[in-house]
Amino acid sequence: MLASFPNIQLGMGYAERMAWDTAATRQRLLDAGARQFAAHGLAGARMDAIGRDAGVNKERVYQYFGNKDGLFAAVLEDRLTLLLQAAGTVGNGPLGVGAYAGALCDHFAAQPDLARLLAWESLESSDSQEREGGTGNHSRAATCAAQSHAIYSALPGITRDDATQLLLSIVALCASWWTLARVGAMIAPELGTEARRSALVTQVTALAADAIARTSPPQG
Amino acid sequence: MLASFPNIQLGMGYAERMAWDTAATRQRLLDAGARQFAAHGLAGARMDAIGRDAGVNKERVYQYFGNKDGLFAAVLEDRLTLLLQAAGTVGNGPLGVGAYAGALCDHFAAQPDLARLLAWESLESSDSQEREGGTGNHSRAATCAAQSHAIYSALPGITRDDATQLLLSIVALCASWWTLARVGAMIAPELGTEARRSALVTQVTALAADAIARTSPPQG
DNA sequence: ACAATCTCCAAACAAGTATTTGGATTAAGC
DNA sequence: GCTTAATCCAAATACTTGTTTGGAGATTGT
Repeated sequence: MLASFPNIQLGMGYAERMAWDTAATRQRLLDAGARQFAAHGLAGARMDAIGRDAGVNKERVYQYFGNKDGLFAAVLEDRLTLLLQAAGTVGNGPLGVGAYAGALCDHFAAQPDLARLLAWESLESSDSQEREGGTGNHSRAATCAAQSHAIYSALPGITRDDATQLLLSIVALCASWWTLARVGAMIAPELGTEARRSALVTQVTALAADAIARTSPPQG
Repeated sequence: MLASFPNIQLGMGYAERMAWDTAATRQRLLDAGARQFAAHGLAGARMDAIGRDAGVNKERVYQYFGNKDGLFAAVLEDRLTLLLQAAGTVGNGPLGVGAYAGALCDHFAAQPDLARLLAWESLESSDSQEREGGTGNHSRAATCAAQSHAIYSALPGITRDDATQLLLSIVALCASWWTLARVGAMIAPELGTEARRSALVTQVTALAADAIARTSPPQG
């Protein structure tokens, strides 16, 4: 019967017409994971609920992502990559980077789940970091490293490592900006939200200029 | 043998000389709970670890606080009350309230555990809120209500409810201020931390002035 | 000194939860 | 068509973890 095929949909192409659409199942799990982890965090989310939310059996998580941590990392990478790409291309020079940060803020505001996800990760990763002793291997850092090419090419003379570090900082700043904006909105609508956004943009612009100056010091 | 009495200490008064010092045990649990909840959150903290951290059996939690949630609420109330009182007295008028917010920021910066605790609570309470349907009964709100008398008496003509709401806002603002300050410190030491602190002080001052104006509108 | 009460802990308990297994159904190769 | 491999689910498993129990030692009152 048809109820056995939750993945099947109308109007699909060749690959999608298969009764077993593994890509769709994987994506369902990523979406459900994003929702559940954003709502309850890594420790609070339940595999049971994730499976139900995705409309598939929870066992699928282990087939596709190994375990709970693996799904969490995959969700974070997926959503963060999407965000960084959705923020658009990075214009040349520090001003371009600043504008990029502003666009990121807007996307954070429009997509509260992602901000929550990063907030959970901030708390939980700094937790596991000291437990493992070594440098935390968050997928946030890995994703920023993978997506730093845009900033790298926007700032002539910058190191690739510095570009990654800058992107990581921008994400952290924008995430906490969103938190502050949300508090402000709770107190009074539009209470300095716009002003704070532009302040963040100028600050990131300065950061970008700083990164260039630090990497390629004025010779002579 | 003496090892059976973890609570015993030297140089104690009458009540403290008892072999069973229930007040000390209770405080040990509060301290351990503050550490563990700040590190791992409500869902991530383990009763086992809390007991070990406190140097007493985990069963004590149930005797003193009912259950895990009860301990969490008690910890939050204890620490937040301590913070609000440690920030000192509130000077008269909006300026006094602004200065009070500045002092709060300093205490947050000096005591990172409390900021983490509030961050966990923000995420986890907004989670349970929608699960229970009703208005979240966080102990944060209750504590602020209990401690709002200082602000209430500093702003002539303000409602008690408005004073509570203002204090709640100040705490939220200071907590997210601390997060932002920490990110800034990670990027570059003292990167605008001072400027951001004074910006928050002026903003809270404006909030306080607003609260007065809202409660007692200019007649005539 | 004796009984009643309180404080505490080690071990047991029960509920919850991540992970695995066995098998049913479907797709692909020959 | 038949075999082989892939996908999926329901139920079982293994383990974690919040909570309770039973009893030992300490205190208080008489």
